[in-house]
Amino acid sequence: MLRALVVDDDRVLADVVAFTLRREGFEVIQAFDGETALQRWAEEQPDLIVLDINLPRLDGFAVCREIRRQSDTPILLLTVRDDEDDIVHGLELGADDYITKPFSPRQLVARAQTVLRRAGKKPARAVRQVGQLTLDPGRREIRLGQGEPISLTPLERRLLDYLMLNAGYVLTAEAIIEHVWGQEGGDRDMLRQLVRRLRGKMARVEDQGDSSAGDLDSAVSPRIETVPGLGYGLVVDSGS
Amino acid sequence: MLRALVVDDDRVLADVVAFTLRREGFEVIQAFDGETALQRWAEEQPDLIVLDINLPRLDGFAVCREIRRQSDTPILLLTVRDDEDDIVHGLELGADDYITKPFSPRQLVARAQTVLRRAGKKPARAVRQVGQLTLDPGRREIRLGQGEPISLTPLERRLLDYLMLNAGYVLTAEAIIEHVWGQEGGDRDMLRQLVRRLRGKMARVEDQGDSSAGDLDSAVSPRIETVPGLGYGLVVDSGS
DNA sequence: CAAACCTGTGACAGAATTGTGACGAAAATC
DNA sequence: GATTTTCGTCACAATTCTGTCACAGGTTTG
Repeated sequence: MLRALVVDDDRVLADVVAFTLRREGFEVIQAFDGETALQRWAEEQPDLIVLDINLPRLDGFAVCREIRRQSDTPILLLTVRDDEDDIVHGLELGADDYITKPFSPRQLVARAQTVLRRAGKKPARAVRQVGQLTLDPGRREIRLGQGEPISLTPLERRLLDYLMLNAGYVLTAEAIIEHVWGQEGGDRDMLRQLVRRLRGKMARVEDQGDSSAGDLDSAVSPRIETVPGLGYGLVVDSGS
Repeated sequence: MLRALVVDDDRVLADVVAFTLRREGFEVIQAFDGETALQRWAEEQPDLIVLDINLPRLDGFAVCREIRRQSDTPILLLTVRDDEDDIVHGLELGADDYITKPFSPRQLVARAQTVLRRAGKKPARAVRQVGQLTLDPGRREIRLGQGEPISLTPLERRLLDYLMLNAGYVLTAEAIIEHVWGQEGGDRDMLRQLVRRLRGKMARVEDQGDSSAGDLDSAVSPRIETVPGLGYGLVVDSGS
């Protein structure tokens, strides 16, 4: 899992950023001033840094410079609109990109992914794999082994992503619902439908990918298991 | 060790570029005006030239033309976004690729490496090719195989350029919008229209280029695929 | 055993997304 | 200054996605 360090003295904004990134699968670490930021950066070695310019104790530029001196961790600057100087200065110091406040969560995510992709981390291509099942989030499709890929809808992708992330564990319906639909809007009926549809596609993927290699791995196809009264989990039953 | 000549009258920016390239292992030579640039180029015979357009004493175009007259050293142009003319003109004069300011250090490195890699193989400039589809940014037109070229508008060119650069990958609508329109001003409606228009021209190009050579490559024509809920991608489906 | 509950299934319709065509303002071109 | 090109906006059609409902089978509970 990719980890991000969010540095902003405005706690509300920092929380928004953190929430947005977490929803995208990041593990988020926070810092509210420059010195702490450097410290946490050294401790945690995150994959991405979202950095505000105006910071107490040590401003964003200094933080940026110091980090750049030691590593090339991708840095995404938070700046106010219309401050060309800040942007240019920041980029000169080695920041990878910037985003102007106010920004939408979508913009933030897009920037983060762009920066990471350029850095070679390729989160967009960070395929998840469980058994022979592969999920390509950047393309939103699954495939089994070398079989034909089958595309997923946004909700299906989120569900499978979450299940694959916790493969082998059973997740409660509530947890899944909140992860897929967000704070509100979730419903057990909806989850049942979603599981149903995803199962259908996984079965189809299985048919297509299974033909070749009847040797050892062919049977390793994960499936969504129901645990009555609790929720669902992704299991890989090897043969039997 | 590869040597690069960085030409920019903005010393701060020149230093940033130099610093970035040095970190990548280049030996960097600098020049701050056009005449000095030509002189140092003649003396040093660098492997790569990073060239700003606005220069005192002799502008970037003149420098580019002069260098091209004598050699095919890779030239990477520094331009401001939104100045299509500069880009087109520069590429027509023989520059290999361009990068728009402000750019991140990583972008610069990526472009530099691409240009160098290309230079090692063929003398071609910044033509992008996917399947049988060719985009010549210098002329702002596309063609399929040997068919009649069809010209693109600036926005269409940017979109196709971006898609071809990431051929085979699906790009999110946000990422595309940001790349085509910049930080603000993008809109899903606008993107839909742009895709539509580009698709139209690609279809036209297909009609024209398809007539000859019905052998093997005739069917290899990329098309813009839409992934609902995500975005678009350029795919080359080889027959079937 | 029956009732209550949970889960899987299928059909369906509303919502959301995307494709298409037309129009007109703004910009480029002549 | 007139004409053409470019591009954003709107309205609407087609497609895809997703929530709702009803019902069937199975399990637990009283």
